[in-house]
Amino acid sequence: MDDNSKQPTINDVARLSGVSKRTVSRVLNNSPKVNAQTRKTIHAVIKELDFKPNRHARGLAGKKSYLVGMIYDNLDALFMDDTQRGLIEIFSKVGYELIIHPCSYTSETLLEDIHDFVSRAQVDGVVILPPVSELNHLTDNLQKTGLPYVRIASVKQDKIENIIVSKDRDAVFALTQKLISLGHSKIGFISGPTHYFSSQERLSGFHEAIDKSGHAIKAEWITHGDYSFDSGREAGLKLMKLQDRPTAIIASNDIMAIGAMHAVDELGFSVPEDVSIAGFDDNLIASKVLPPLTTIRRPVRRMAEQAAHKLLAQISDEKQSDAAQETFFTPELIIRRSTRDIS
Amino acid sequence: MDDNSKQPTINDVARLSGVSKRTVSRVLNNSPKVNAQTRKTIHAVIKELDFKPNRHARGLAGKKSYLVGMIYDNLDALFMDDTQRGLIEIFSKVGYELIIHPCSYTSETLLEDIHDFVSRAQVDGVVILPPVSELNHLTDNLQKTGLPYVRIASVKQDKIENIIVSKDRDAVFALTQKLISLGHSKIGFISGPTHYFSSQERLSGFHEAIDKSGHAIKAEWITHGDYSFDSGREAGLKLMKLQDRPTAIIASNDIMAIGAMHAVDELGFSVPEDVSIAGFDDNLIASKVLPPLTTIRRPVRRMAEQAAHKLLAQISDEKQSDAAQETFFTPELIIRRSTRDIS
DNA sequence: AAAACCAATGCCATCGGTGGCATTAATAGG
DNA sequence: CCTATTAATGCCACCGATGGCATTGGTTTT
Repeated sequence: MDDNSKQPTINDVARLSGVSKRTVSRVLNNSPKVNAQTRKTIHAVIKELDFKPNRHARGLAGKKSYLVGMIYDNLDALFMDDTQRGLIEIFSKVGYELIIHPCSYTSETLLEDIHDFVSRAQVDGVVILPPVSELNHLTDNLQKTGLPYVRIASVKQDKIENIIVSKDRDAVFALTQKLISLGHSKIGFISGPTHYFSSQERLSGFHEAIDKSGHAIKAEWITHGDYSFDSGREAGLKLMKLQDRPTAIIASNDIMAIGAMHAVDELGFSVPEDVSIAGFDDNLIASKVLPPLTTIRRPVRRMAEQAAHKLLAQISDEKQSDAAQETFFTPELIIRRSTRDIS
Repeated sequence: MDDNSKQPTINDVARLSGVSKRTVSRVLNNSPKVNAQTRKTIHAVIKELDFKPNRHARGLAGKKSYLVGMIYDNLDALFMDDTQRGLIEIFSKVGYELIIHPCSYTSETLLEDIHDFVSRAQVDGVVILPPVSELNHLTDNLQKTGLPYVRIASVKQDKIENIIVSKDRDAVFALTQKLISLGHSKIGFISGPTHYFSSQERLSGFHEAIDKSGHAIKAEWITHGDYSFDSGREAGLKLMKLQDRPTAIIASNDIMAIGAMHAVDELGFSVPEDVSIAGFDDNLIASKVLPPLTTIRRPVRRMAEQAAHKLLAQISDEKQSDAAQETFFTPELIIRRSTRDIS
């Protein structure tokens, strides 16, 4: 009834190819020391039998498990999804599988939790997403165990082979300059949690642009939220109730920006007539709110693919130098109708 | 420098416990034939050494890989994310890891693609998300190979141990009845792709409620989209431009509902004054649009956890009957301000 | 008291690959 | 023509668990 023929093994391939299994193994691992003709024959037999090397046997005998982990505490399901797809795109091509490990950034047992994960799952390496990727004591720990890793972050704080960085600061700098060029000089900012580097970077970009422009910013225009809708709304209320209120507001993520839009609406003002609003992420929602939100989009997919390449480069000794190793990625400005020219 | 002590093996545990490794193996696999005292000692040593059985060795010697797959083509990152977390919550407790496999529902090579995945990754079973879960030829295929699977779907079309169903039809039925009770008799519907069971089910629920109410529905009030924002907008435009237009519109998902809201806005009408609108999913966006969207929420997390239990029940011979096996889940009505009473 | 049984445990082969080293064949050097 | 060198390949141990069967010691049956 069922597929009565078991999965073919390397022995089957060897027999049918008329060589020893050691030679087949060499072919599987792209060892250079195999005759071209032999290699061809073996490849043909492999295809013929639809032979797939047994992952467990390889893992046992060799050192690799052909499994990689993705560690995240996603605040943003879309970012996570895009990243997953980007990683898998690359990994699956070379026979690696992705094991995901959600965790809690704020958990006290995070380190043990992750350590547990890597030793249980026996992954060959891990890709770490923000904000977990910002935890230096985590990566110090990984380094001690010698586990290859790549972190995706918003600031370079590690060796080049271990990091992919999104230049959030530059992006917010550009966005702020853009608003200034539209005639805004009183710009408010809704920052994210202060302990996230990403938040700090975004805020720095804002400050830099303001400083460079020579405009003065009131302390009360800088507020803090926690990346949630409600915190954005509250910050928005606070800003719009000020005596001397800003003509534009930049939020550190889209969700807070939309919260602020709601606040504006509640107070009887409207966007962008009374105040321009911009966010960060280009969340699915951003283009669907009214008015559509001006925001910043990171090349998430490409970043993930590059992260995969970097991790593979660490894992396999073979050079795959073909993929030019990019490290820095500059997000793109997406101008929509939530911001307007008031000059 | 590095952790010079290798990972402990079963032999280390055996030696320190003063037993053979076969006995340790028995403890690891919860074999009943072990003296309570011996078991206790071994557990202590395992803990002491922080011993983790080598997944590859187990996979090679035994039949299980302790790896499960999740197959999806997510239309909805949030649904996917919630499901992932629900699955991992359960699987990680019993030492299983989750490998994800995104794929394209419409791909011609989907079957091969998935077959390839399971044989390469050597998973012990898979959980399949909609709409891929609706493909009967896929599951027929899996059944032939004997691979355990659980599908998450919106209609029961498989053996009870292989399926988790969300009663979308009942939910839309209830939503429609609710609108009728609010005085709506002219209700429009924006359906999803007709080849998805979920779409069909939702539309059926609508029809059933209408039929039961005795109201008549014009054919032109039933439109079709493809779950995208734009298709929702277009359907909305079409409905609102009708001579005899509906006073309420139900969309088969939130994204289309929000598209329809935009259409209403574009035509100078407003929600819910001129027309009530409801969606399906309780997408993150649903509560953040203006006005907040009335919608339907599936217990995604619980469904996923139950799917994990069902899969484990198939994989391991041991009964884990403790988890009462639920199969049917009824979504919840979330009434917000996008719908109003016109009676 | 011998036979039969059972619980608890041990011994050793085995799973399907890879690694190290030996071997063979072919080519180059003297 | 014989030896050194290199390319291609084979042999066999080994990775760390589990499975089948054997063994041990103690208890029950007859």
